[in-house]
Amino acid sequence: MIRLFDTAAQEVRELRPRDEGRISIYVCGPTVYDVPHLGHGRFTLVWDLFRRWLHFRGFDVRFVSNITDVDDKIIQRAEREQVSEAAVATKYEEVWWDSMGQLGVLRPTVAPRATEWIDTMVELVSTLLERDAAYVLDDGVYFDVSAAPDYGLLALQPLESLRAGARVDARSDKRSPLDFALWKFAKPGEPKWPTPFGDGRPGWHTECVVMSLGLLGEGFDLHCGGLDLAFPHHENERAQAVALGREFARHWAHNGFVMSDGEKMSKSLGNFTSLSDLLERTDPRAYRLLVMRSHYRSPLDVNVETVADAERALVRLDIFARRFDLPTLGGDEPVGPSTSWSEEVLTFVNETASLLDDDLNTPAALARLFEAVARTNTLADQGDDSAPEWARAINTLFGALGLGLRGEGEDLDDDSAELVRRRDDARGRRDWSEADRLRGELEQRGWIVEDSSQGTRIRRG
RNA sequence: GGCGGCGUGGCCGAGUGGUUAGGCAGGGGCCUGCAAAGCCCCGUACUCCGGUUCGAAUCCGGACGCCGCCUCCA
Repeated sequence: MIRLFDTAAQEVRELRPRDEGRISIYVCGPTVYDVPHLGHGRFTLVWDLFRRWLHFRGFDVRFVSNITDVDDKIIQRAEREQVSEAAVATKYEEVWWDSMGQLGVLRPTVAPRATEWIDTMVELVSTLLERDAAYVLDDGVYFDVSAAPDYGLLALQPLESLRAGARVDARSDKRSPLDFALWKFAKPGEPKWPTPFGDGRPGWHTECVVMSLGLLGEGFDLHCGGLDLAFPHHENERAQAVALGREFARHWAHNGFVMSDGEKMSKSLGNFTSLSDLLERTDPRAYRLLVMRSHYRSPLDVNVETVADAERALVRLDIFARRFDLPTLGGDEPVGPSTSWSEEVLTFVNETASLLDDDLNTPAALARLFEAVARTNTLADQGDDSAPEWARAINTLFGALGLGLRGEGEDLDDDSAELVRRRDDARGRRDWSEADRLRGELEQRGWIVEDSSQGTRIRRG
């Protein structure tokens, strides 16, 4: 049984799939107007972890995540750079997938672009107009939030206080300050699609409704995103579905923010670090490990110290993988459960799994895994035959979470290999000063030298 | 102003009414020709003030501090 905090219910609830054994997930993807920042990295890692975990637990997961390729910010950027909107969108979508690849985030089952769904959006707006759930003003079509009786479900506060807090809008002719644009009429030079109610482009909240319902069907299982999307974005998506009498997401889940010096990292605050900057100077797996070390709903401080901390922990895991010659798992292929574990190992796997089943408690699961690493090293030191099986189980769980441990040795050049050979030779003769001198030479070349029962082993420092 | 969340050892970060979280860093030890790696031990933490309780870091109330949402935002 998988349990997950549901934003609408404000409690951890069992995830009850619409269809037995299958889980459909929609995650709001990026607007491709700029490079992704650490916050994008976190939400994609969090939901990738969850997706992989569901797969490991035997679910058939259909995972849809969109690309918003038509938006005010794309238009602004295109104007500023004197290029087409499509050029901006294409460029940053490429950057996006490149970063996702480096992070080891699985490709969505389907990754729809908003511009591919314009017709369906136009139909939706037309229907809302017919039902009087929407109305036309001179700059666009607006949704009337009173058409969604339980509007405010995800805002987690009374409608009245939302109205009171709503920004004073230039459009005082909206029926309610909470009403939002479904369709924006094009100004000269802006991208536009023809419709009966006026040429223009969709509002942001409309695309996700039609794409989620279109690709996952009514009553799909889970809608995810960053916490800042809960209101108004997800609220507004839901309102449209409700007004149409269509069943929307059964569960809502939101991840916490990435913080920078105690403040939310965001484009508008200008305090963001781009994902590429991090990936250039760090093993991408360190970010995944860092994300796993805090609960997905908590704020996460990503800075040089916390990243370095994660990198050091990762070194230890890689050394462990090398000791047991473990294969690297969890790349493009999600990991499934193994069937042949001893009772003892199976108990450990099940206990760790139950922590992940319960609201994706990755920090607690990691604690169990690190304990098991120490235990397995001890078993191996004692020459216990069960150590390799433990090591494989640990590797499988890390792989299931998309963290591939690297057990394979690094490529070493011929000269270094020769130094290793000569050092083993010297050690065989108990010529310690020569052995130490050769170790020094290897260290000069940036290797960390370790002795093992198989002789000299070296790894990159 | 309205609403919500958080405050854990040097740092990060789970958890729970009574029993070791874990990682990183630091100290000591074992092992090792010396190192490295590994293993073991250690600091005995829970913002403050009251209250409930045999017992609270964990429940309740208050104070202080921090953060978020209410506005584009992952």
